[in-house]
Amino acid sequence: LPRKPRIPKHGYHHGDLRRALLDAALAVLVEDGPHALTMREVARRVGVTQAAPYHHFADKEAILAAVAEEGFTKLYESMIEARTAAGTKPAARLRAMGAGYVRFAVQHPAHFRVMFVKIVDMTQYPSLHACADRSFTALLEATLEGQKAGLVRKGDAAELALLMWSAVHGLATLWISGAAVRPAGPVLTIESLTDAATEMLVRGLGR
Amino acid sequence: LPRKPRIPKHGYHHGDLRRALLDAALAVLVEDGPHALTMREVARRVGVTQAAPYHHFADKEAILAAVAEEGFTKLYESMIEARTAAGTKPAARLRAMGAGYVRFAVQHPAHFRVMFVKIVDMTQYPSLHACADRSFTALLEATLEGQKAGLVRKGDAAELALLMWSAVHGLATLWISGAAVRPAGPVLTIESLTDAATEMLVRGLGR
DNA sequence: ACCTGAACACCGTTCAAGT
DNA sequence: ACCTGAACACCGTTCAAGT
Repeated sequence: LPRKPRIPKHGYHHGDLRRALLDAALAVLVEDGPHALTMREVARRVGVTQAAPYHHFADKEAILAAVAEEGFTKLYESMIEARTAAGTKPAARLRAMGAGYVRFAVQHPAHFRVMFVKIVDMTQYPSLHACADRSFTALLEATLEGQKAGLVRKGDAAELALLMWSAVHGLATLWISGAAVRPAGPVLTIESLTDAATEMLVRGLGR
Repeated sequence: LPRKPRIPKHGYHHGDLRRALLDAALAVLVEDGPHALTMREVARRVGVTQAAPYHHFADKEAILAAVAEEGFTKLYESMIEARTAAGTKPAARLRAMGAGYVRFAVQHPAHFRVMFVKIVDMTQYPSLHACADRSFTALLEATLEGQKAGLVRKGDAAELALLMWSAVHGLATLWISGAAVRPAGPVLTIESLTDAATEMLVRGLGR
């Protein structure tokens, strides 16, 4: 395969190479998949030498961690946005957050996969860990809100929130992996599955 | 790093190189993680040239698919074993299958990860697809059994089974990724979480 | 039929040198 | 301060040649 021509040499003097590298990395993931993400390809897309990225990221995993971090921020926003749109009823708010989680994964599968599969050890990246934590905390808040409203049963809120997280995370993961597509029977849509999953949660975690 | 000495040259004439390659691949995954799994390392462990594996597997993904296939068989066995041990009550059987799923993942995380993250497109490997399908079918059977017993509500059994799969899959995934380990609050164990998750399922999918 | 030896293109990473 | 050019060790894969 012929190598694509790139940006003219020495023509790259915008001030934010780091930003450009992150955008290019995500573009590779979206367009060509995770196996195509190499440091050299990212550098190529931006028009710099293969060594240049190492002035902004320690190694390949570090750039993945940075992409993942932006993904967690978007995931958080997706959940909060859904909650806001859901109004004031606790059950609707709880269900909306779960739906927001699944919606983010389905709309941004490449981003979602980086967040949960490509990072070996999240504790190595404190700011990534903090971003992921913020999303979980949002689920925790929703659970506490549900408990206060008498919607969700008593018990360790962290455990209940983790059950909610598990259910929507599992659905999102199976769906975007294609494993959830059943050949026989009526066609399942992610929308109806999300509805059913959040309903199951409210019933299953209820008093 | 010095290269480890290997089996003496030309000393490898057992009849099943394919089997040896699969065992070595799993050993690498368990001992050193997915990033360490290379064709050359697998060949090195078995004591053959780097080209030898290509007489038994088309490419690197094919060997991963074969390892994943064996994993799905073990997953299936773990669920069936748990169901058998649970006796005859539908609720107990349903919960046991979910617990068997999580138990397999927790006891064999390397195997579990190959099954669900390393395979790009499962439809490329029909026998792998069939093995994965068998596990899902087992969950489907449990759901149908639950419906017959009046335990599980009416509705598309495939959808309900997928919700069950999602919940246990999400829990297993989050747990082995380490994301589920919360710093604050009481310590969560996978056993208590599995109990809570399967209880939530029975309640949430109940009539 | 199955394996070796050598090769090719590619990648992650480093580092002295340039501006 | 930031990037280049060149290098090193490594990997996936192929293929003619050996037994």
